[in-house]
Amino acid sequence: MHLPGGDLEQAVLAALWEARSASARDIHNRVGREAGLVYTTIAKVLDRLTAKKLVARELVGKAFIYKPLADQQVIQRARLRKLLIPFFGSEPEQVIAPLVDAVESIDADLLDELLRVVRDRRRKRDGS
Amino acid sequence: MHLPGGDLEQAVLAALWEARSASARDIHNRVGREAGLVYTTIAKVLDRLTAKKLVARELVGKAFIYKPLADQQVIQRARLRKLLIPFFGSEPEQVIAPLVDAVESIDADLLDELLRVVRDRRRKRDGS
DNA sequence: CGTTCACTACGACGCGCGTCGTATACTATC
DNA sequence: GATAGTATACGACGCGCGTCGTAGTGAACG
Repeated sequence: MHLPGGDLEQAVLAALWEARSASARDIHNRVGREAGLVYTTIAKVLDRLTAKKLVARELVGKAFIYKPLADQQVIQRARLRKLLIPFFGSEPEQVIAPLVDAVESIDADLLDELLRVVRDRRRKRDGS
Repeated sequence: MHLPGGDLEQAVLAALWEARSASARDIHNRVGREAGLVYTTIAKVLDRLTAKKLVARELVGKAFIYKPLADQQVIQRARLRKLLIPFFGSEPEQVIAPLVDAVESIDADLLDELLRVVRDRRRKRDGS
């Protein structure tokens, strides 16, 4: 299974997940314009996502309407896994601290959510 | 500040962090050979890491000895931050679950360490 | 002294992705 | 029907990185 390989593909796919369905122009207005990108850049990215079977499109009137094909949770998990694996090479424990640091630096409130989710997972693991 | 941008650069730098000091051939034996890579590939990566000022080298005899310049914790945190930011776009809470999933899928025991570190960080945050 | 071996220097190629430009088709409007 | 606008198709370029090959340089050893 293909994954979105870059930040822009990621952002475009994320916008599609949020909108559930959108035209190329919609996506450009949502994520492209504020980033200073031209319309065709977004269209090209949607082309590539279509080629990767991550989104599907349907001709409505004269424009295509794009819809995400892959499940957000599944893709995000796979992508995070792929990105994180190289970090856990020699000393896995050594990586957890910087990871939590990074999350905290993005938004300190996420620590609460993180704690909640980890507790939940551990309960599930030990409970079953 | 430059960061290691790819998996091989990351792996080579990690090997240097572990060894504290090594020649190109050492690194090749540690991470290159088992990956089926040729010696010059590792040498080239060390070149690029040197250009990025992430490692320094010193001529000892006829070969260079490489040493990491940047602090592992700092680099790892920055790199993780850079990788994670695109994930926390619209719905940050939505990302924590896949993140924990990914960590768990790499090694379930890491959840314990994760819980420990998060508790520690929260205590620090609320305590101060 | 010539050959062999180990090391470095560096250019080259492919690929993925971001990025844009241009060509082409189609629609609407006067 | 000519023109302007909008949409798609698609080729092209740059850059970072993985990957290798080759040339050059010096040491060691017969």
